[in-house]
Amino acid sequence: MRSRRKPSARVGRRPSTTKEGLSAIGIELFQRAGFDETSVDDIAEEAGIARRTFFRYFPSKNALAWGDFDAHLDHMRNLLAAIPDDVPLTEALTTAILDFNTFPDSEADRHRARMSLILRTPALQGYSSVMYEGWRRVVAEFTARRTGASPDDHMPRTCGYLLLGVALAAYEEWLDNPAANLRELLATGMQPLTAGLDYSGLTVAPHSTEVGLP
Amino acid sequence: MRSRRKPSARVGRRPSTTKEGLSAIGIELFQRAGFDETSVDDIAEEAGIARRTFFRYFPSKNALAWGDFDAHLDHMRNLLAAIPDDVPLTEALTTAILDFNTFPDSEADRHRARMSLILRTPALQGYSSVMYEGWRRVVAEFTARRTGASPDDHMPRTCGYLLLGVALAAYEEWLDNPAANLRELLATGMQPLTAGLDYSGLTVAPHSTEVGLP
DNA sequence: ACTGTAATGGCATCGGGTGCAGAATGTCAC
DNA sequence: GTGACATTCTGCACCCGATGCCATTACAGT
Repeated sequence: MRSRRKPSARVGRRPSTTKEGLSAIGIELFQRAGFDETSVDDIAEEAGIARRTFFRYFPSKNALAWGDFDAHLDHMRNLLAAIPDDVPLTEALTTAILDFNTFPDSEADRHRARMSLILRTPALQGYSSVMYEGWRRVVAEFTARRTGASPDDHMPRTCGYLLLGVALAAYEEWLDNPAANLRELLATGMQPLTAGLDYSGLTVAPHSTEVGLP
Repeated sequence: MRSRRKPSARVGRRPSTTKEGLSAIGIELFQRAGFDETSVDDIAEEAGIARRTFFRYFPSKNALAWGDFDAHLDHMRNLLAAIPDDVPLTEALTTAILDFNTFPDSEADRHRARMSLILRTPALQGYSSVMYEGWRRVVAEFTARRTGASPDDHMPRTCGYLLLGVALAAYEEWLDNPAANLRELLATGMQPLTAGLDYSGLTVAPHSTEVGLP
């Protein structure tokens, strides 16, 4: 065979839709009629695909609300990786969590709607906890690298949970209070950690000498 | 009618089993065959009741793993309420989270098994996040009372999330490492908060004067 | 037209969860 | 004992989310 597999990466039948398209339709319907009241059949019909096909795009009805979450995780990872090593740990984490949750005003409404759905629908709250695990791991891996520990060690893990807590608390407040500034809420939430993480014994890793403490 | 509603609080058919009994049977089966592999029919059959009856005792298969969670919440609430007002906030929280997770060695194995199930089964992880909400609220209410804020305010909410994070991280480590001491892990996890919560601007409530800072 | 490939779609099936009507089991008054 | 009443259990029909299997459709290259 002489084919270099170049001329066409497009062989075979083409997809009828995309993850993004389906997700948009789903969220739209969820907002109009509610999550529980909207069945997968409704979504599939609205999207013009078969019910069976829906489950080829998303593993579950729940997953629809999160869209392409892996892409977000990569983003967070990149934000952290881009921070110079001489920036103290908590400052780095604060910077990353702020940048990660920064978006143009034009997208504020859509983002708010999506997060409201995710954080306030019981079924989605449950599913989300599985998503958060990936997020916590990104934080844990960064912290571990900084302190010379393993991502599975107690302190990096705790950092993951703590940062997640700060983010979720901020989002709850932001949803309750439309006038609030998300970045300010995040910064405020980080304060107790800023003081604590740097000076507690936790940041002193087994074989590291005062990492991130200029 | 002369009946004082005293002689018998027991009128009508008596229940065939109890929440505790069902929960024990369920956890037993889950451990033997796995959560997903055990159907509600299996549990009902083992308990000698009808499938339909199972759902009268627990709202879902997931709920089985948690048993009587409301009782635990009351316990935590009482622990916090019993702490004198002159104990600093973080010290109070640390004491409560330690006491709450203290149990006789004889129950360590059962407790470990249950928590392993809850924290490692994806379906239960999800359901658990809904349970945690109640737990966070207990913490938030205590914090709010101490600082003169509302439980729905940002800082008490954040405290709820942070304490929950410390607890979950400690439990993960405890499950991974059987030799570890749960109380020590919790204490270690609280350290970054101890330093941070007391001295950050967060603890200064609108109309409180240095609460809990002797 | 033929072939290989990738995606769709229908179908049967399973398991969790609910609403409903009625049977079963208990107490009390007479 | 018998009837009235309360409470729980149970079987049945049904909805919905999810999965495995296999046929079907759409497209690219020869």
